[in-house]
Amino acid sequence: MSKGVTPKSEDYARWYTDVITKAEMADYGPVKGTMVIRPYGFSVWDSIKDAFDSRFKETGHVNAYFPLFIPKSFLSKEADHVEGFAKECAVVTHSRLKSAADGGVVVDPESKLEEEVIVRPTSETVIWSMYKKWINSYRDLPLLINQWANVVRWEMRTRLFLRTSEFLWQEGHTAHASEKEAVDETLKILDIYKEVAESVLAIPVLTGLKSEAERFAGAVDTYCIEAMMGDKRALQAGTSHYLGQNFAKAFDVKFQNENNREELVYATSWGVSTRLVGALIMVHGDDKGLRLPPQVAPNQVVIIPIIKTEEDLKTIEDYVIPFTTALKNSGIRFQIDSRLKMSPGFKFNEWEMKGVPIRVEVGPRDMENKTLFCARRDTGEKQPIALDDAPKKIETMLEEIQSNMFNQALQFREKNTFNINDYDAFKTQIASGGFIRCGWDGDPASEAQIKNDTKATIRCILADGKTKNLTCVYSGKPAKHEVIYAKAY
RNA sequence: CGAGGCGUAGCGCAGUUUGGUAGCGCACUGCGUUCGGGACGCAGGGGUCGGAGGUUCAAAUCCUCUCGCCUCGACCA
Repeated sequence: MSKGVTPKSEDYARWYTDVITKAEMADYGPVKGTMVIRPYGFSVWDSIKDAFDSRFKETGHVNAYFPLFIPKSFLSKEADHVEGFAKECAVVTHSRLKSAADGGVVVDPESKLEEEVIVRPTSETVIWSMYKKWINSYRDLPLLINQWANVVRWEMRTRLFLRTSEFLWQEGHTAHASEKEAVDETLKILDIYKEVAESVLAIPVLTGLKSEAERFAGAVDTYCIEAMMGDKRALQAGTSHYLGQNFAKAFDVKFQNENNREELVYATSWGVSTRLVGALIMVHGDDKGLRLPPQVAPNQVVIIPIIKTEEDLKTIEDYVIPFTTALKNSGIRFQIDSRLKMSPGFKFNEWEMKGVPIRVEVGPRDMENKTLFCARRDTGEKQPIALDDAPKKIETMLEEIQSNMFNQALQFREKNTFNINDYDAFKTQIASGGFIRCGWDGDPASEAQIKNDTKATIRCILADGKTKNLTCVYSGKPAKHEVIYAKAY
């Protein structure tokens, strides 16, 4: 293994996989397209998960678990839904293997299943088949269920965290008595997504509606949070769907309202996935490796003793006890890297690769001066701090790093977002990347033509878009929406 | 499925043209010296050269077949 990572500027895709493997976030699984999330990466995912989970619970949602296997027939109940997922489903056709003549194993043809089952690519269908049993009256509504699970989508092209055959996510599935309530729910979740992305992951996101072409298969409206990655491409970081009565119709889920009349249930579904870990890497990482926002960093502080012998280590450990005790009391996650065989320089580089927000060096010089030597991962700034103030300073610094990383990402996005209303200028700009904010006449044909010409798609129809005096960048007709166009992952 | 490329130690590669004891760097193990930005020395361990068949005194190297992977397209987002 070579020392550093491929520079971002040289080959962004290689930089990305280098960072992931060298920071020990993840590794390739034995089956093509699969990924092993290693402990360090999983710890980041755990933090992300906790941030969402607590907010879901605060807003009245409960967790449950639905089966991995779905009857094949379920997928055909909603026409758009099948269209969207049928081509990437893993199908279980047999239940047994048997020994083969060559010493290996083969599928036992006698174990062929009567009814084949699919491995869930998403759970709307199983969940709605159950909701049919559980919902009878308006008193059973709203039903606000979330599940944390794995799903399988048999993609041809995969990339660690961004698109893998199997991934982890949360999927919320709610049922409501009225359209308004369901739409409100859809937007409430969108808000949570934005809040967590920005305040926890330090990733600025745009929110808005998807165009029909980009909409979730089976949804009436798909809302999204959309982020700009370090190569100026867009990544859909989360989606919240208003499903209308589509799934209620498909699974015949009706309730009796207060007037004793039967009505179809209104639905939402929403999800974020381990893809967010990929976003975190691409938004914040640099040529030294990962940069993790303090809120999701497995270690917020790493302490590196500068030592010659095992006795030196003991002395330093004693010296930092007041400091580490204070960190512990304020709930700051830290680690003392006391490995004797590695040189300090090696450790500096390793922890920088792993994105630890603050490195604290402690050596003889510090003990003499009653200081600690402190280095920030986000800015590279280094300074000695007095041992007595250290815990407070560190706490403040972590907050600064968190907001600084958000601001850096925001500035990057702003700098690479362009208001354009001329199609030639559009094409030139798209070729060199970035987000383009422009008018759209609302015609799927103009969207399709732009995609064909440039590979750019509408990332979102801006919720706060202004269409006054705005014309469609393609047709020149009056714009129906203000949208963001970009090339996406 | 189309076009190109690659399979040799955990990883990255050389060796194949012209057949002759399977190598290098990193990683790993042990000992010693180092330690405030990727330390160094010495000594080690690890391979049926993707697989099968053939040619030959002799095959990583030549021939035939086969399997797998990667990149670009197609597909997907």
